[in-house]
Amino acid sequence: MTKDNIREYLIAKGRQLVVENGADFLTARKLAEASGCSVGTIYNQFANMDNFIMAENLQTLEALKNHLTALLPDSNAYKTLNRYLDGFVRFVLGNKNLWFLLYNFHLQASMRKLPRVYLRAMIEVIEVWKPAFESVFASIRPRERRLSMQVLWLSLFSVSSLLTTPVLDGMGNVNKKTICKLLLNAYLAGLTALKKD
Amino acid sequence: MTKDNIREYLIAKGRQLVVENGADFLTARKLAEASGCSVGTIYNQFANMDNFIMAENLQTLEALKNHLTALLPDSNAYKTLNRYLDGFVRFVLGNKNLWFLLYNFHLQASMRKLPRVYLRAMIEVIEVWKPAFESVFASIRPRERRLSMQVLWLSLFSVSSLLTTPVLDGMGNVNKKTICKLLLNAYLAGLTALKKD
DNA sequence: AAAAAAATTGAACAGTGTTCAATTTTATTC
DNA sequence: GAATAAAATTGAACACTGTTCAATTTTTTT
Repeated sequence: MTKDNIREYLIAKGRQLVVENGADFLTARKLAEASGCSVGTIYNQFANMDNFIMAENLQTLEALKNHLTALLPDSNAYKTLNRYLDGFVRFVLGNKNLWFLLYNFHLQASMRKLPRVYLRAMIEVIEVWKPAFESVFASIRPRERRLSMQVLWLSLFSVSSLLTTPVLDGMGNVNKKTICKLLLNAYLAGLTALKKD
Repeated sequence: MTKDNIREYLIAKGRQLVVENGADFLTARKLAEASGCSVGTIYNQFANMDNFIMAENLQTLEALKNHLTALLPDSNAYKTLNRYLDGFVRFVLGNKNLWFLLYNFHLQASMRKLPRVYLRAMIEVIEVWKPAFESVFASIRPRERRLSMQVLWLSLFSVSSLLTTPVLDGMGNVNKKTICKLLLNAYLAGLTALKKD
């Protein structure tokens, strides 16, 4: 832990804490102890814990983007979208605690404005889906297509918050991936059907 | 505040605090002060603050159910569903702080099991939609119809969490009701289209 | 009026995030 | 290399959480 990469070190340690012990475990003191420094050092690197969590989330978003980008597009754009969905659900379920940290932050930061760099990272994740989506709905007007795309992402993003909790357990044996698959394909089929009218 | 309705009184005061000052404002001490009692009294009525918040949410769910039940079904089941959607979005946007308290609780209660009475209240909200939904998709097998219905509710419910925050502000001028309307109708149209195959 | 039961209190405990004067470490200058 | 200046680190302290529980007050019963 040399001084020029304390930030990276803290973020890595923080990620480890979240992955191993859950998002609640990420507190200033526990992070300090795990990192072998004092709370003051953390506050020297980050204005506050919210900023730290944002830095953590930025890495999570980057990881998700890379995870999606690595998937090969199919010749069929529909299949490509399903592949992205698959990758997305896999990522969320495989990184439950980190994703909970991220979504929870979005909800908690209710009154504040999120900084540009953060919104940018979100957008970049959506951009991965964009070509395939545009290919499927090439005939729709750009304005509507943009909205349709946003709604698709928002619904998958928000539903993903439920995937990290046992809220769904109260609704019988619902398979989490099945939920997302149905949501995606019904939505896509619906857009296709609606545009013909 | 007589002793047999302290619970109701506390819940009412708590709701007032949340409505006027946001969900964060609801703490044991502030609730005690606003109610003219000590923290101990609150803990005499509720095992912990989580249970208090649950009692608060139960009332919110009941209010939502009543709000939806009061809406008149249209002869066209599609229109009925859109009417429910309208009522739902109106309720969420008109009770942002209370809805935030509710959704946030669902997310925070990640590891615990929610009690039956609470799940029941959730289910009763969904039940309102059920007849109209079944009317539209009478030809689908019950098993699939049940899943389709669940996914519809889950997506609307989860998207509603975003309606209580400014997360959407980063995505340009997206109208919140438009998002939900598109989501509902594309989804419904999609189910209709898919069942024909 | 006395005794028993029940409800209320609020100081105290273990946690949060956050601050900042004092200390230690590092870099610079002579 | 020693003395000085700058920068980074520390951790006790502050204000806030949820929660507990012995002591007090109130209510009910006898």
